[in-house]
Amino acid sequence: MAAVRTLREDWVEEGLRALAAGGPDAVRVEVLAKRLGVTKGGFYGSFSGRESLLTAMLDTWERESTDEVIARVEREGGDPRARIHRAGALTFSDDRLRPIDLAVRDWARRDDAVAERLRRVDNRRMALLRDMIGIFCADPDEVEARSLIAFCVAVGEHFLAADHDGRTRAQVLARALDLLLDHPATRPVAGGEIGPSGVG
Amino acid sequence: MAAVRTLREDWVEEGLRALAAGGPDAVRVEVLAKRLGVTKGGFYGSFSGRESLLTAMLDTWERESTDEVIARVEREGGDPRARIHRAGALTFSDDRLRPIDLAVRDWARRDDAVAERLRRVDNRRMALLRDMIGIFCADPDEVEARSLIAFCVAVGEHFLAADHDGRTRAQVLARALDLLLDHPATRPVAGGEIGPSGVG
DNA sequence: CCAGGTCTATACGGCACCGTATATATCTGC
DNA sequence: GCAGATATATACGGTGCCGTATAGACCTGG
Repeated sequence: MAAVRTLREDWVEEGLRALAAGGPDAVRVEVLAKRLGVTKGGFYGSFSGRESLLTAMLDTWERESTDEVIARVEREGGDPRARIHRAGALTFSDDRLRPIDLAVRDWARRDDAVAERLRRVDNRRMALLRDMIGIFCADPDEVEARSLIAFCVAVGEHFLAADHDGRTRAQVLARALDLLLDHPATRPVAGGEIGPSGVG
Repeated sequence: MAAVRTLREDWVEEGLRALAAGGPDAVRVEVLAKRLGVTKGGFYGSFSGRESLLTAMLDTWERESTDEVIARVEREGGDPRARIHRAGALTFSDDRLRPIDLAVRDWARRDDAVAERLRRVDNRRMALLRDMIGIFCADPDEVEARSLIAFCVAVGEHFLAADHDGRTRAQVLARALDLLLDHPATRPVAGGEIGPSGVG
């Protein structure tokens, strides 16, 4: 029993790839089958239908985006700045997770069930941000504001197409991270150094 | 000649509605026709095909998102903060433009021609932000960073599903706007007041 | 009233996809 | 090797959509 069972994950994985590349409408059973070098014959053995695959894909995404990412960040430790940076990098730089994440965000605008899942994921990420920013920032309202800003930058950056004169996007992001993570109580005046290599 | 010609705009308008609600894949000729209370018979009189409609839709969006918005912001004037607020509100609060804008942003991740249009639009918006933030911030690198952050918040906010404890999203955004627009040179230390009602 | 363009309904061929059915291959434990 | 589960290829009917063709309705200038 439970025999091979290796294929169900393959469909989910290929589905996530399609989602990342073309949104939920691009997740088509026959297309995935062709891409897997297979016909759709066996698909309906693992899934009751297309909707069932989409649900399984979201299950996988939700698990990978919360427990696994958070576990890694917590496990590897480091100072707040390094942890924020790593938490961002784990989803917003990862070539596998990032496009899925962005696709899910757009999807959530049109599907309440997806929005609910995204809410769960985002609440856990915001909790992480609050903890880290709270280390050097006392005012809870300001912690919340900075956390939201940081999150919006990490996400929104990928939905902007603007250029930055002579600068690269990474350079501007590094400076932005500085502004966000240097609390006035720590660095009373303007400037600040150029930080790590960017949010993502 | 040029006789009635009222219909082409109707197709574009209904197409933009479909784009806003379901992304580019939801822009289907026969669906729009039904929604317009018409069959698709006359569609191919105004457009060479579906692609042609999509192009016309993007033309309309690009014009409305740049010239018209910027013209209004420039015309109505006000202090930098008020103008930033209004510029954001004109696209990111408008119930018509906002969902189209967000849909185009996701679309641009998958289509180079759309990305190129978005780049033009975003560059004009960034120029606006730079001008306004530059009024109270001298360091060009910091102006760029703050502009990017503000833009990312305005866009990214709509792609986040997180809650904020007892606060509303608008309250947190108001505080975030405070942090972004209060330059250290102006307000040397922490706090800052709660600003206007939000970015969008 | 007539001739022109313009929008329209209807009908057709084609394609891509979904979900089902059926028969075959492959692996597992016995 | 055999029985049963599992994955597979193939084939079918149905649907939704695209683009084209055709003919009729309507409006406008002469």
